[in-house]
Amino acid sequence: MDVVRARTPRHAWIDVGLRLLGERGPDAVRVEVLARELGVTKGGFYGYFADRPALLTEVLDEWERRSTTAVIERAEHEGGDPVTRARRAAALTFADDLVPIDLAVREWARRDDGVAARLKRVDNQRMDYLRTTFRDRFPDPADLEARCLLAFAGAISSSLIVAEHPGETRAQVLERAASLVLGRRTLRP
Amino acid sequence: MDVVRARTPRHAWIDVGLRLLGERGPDAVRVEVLARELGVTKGGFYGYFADRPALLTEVLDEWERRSTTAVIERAEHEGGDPVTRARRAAALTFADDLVPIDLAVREWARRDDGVAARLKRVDNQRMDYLRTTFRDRFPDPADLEARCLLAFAGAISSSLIVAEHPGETRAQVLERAASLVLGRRTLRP
DNA sequence: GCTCTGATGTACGGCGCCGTATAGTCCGTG
DNA sequence: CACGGACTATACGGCGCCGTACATCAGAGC
Repeated sequence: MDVVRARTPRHAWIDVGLRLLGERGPDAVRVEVLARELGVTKGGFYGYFADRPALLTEVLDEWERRSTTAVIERAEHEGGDPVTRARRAAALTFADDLVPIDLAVREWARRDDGVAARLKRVDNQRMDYLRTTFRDRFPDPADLEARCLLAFAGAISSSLIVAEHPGETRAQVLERAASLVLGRRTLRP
Repeated sequence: MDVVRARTPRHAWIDVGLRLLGERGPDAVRVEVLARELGVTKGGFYGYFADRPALLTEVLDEWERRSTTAVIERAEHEGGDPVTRARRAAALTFADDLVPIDLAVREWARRDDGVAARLKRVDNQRMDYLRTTFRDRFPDPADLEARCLLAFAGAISSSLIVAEHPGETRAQVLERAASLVLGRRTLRP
């Protein structure tokens, strides 16, 4: 049978790799470090993975799956109208455990073409989701595109920009920004 | 005298450190790598710097200076009205050579409190500049804050988000986003 | 030209990590 | 209970980097 009898199954290595990637970046995902984190020596590692790059590939696979397939499945599963589902997708996408990994991958992509290609796939899928959601709210395609990019940018940057807002919390500013970008308003010059 | 007779003066190490930081992240700023880049052995390095952390500190000092003092000085130097000067400051801030370093520092700040504190200083200064520039255009403070954050977020994220825009270039989308966020418009619900 | 001084080259020990080889351990199965 | 296969521990050689100690070199000033 395929019953997992291993003390440290394959996915355990990937899970810890994912966590380390988010916390300390790709350079910190090292075999012996993972082993220590798992309370094990690296003995078993090379039974599952050919080498360190092979692990990194699978870590990225898992990130891509969690960021796309898994999110959409869970978002669609509970039903609701499109906006409700998209809202759920956004909440899942920017869940606390995924954001650090997302940022690490984004930085990694700057210097690795393979990672950049993956990120492009994921970002395209996310933008598609945004477009679909707000298409009827903003019928002009160029306007829609700008608003979706701004929404995406705001969501990502809220974890990156560390500036303070005198007299307000970041959440308040973000709420106002969201209604600016996605609120149903008619602009009159 | 203080005449620089050195083949590889102090600032050369810092410059290469800055470049490597932007290209490959803080982990890649290693003494022997810098030496190779400079066509020199690490012999002279330890005459200037106590150790690797000391170099990293000075690299960050230099980044902070270039990102704040130097930008503002150059932006103010050529005069013009406030908006013109702010526009120049933005162009200098997001100059091609500074953006990669900015992104690397932003990622670094996620796992190093000292770096995070520096970044907060820099980001606060940038947001102040934005607020000052657009204060008369958007008199409501909360509205102003949201728009400045969005502008900042858009500028940063344009280097981070790799999604494609069917039928448009990124520049076109950004232009439209900018006029959405900073265009002089009156919102009527 | 000589000397003195600071910059650079060279050599070393140490450390953390990679990937391999090999031996040991556990556990379901017959 | 012995077997076998999967998992794990241990030991090893290699590499790249750190920081130190010391040798060497090149130019400034005499």
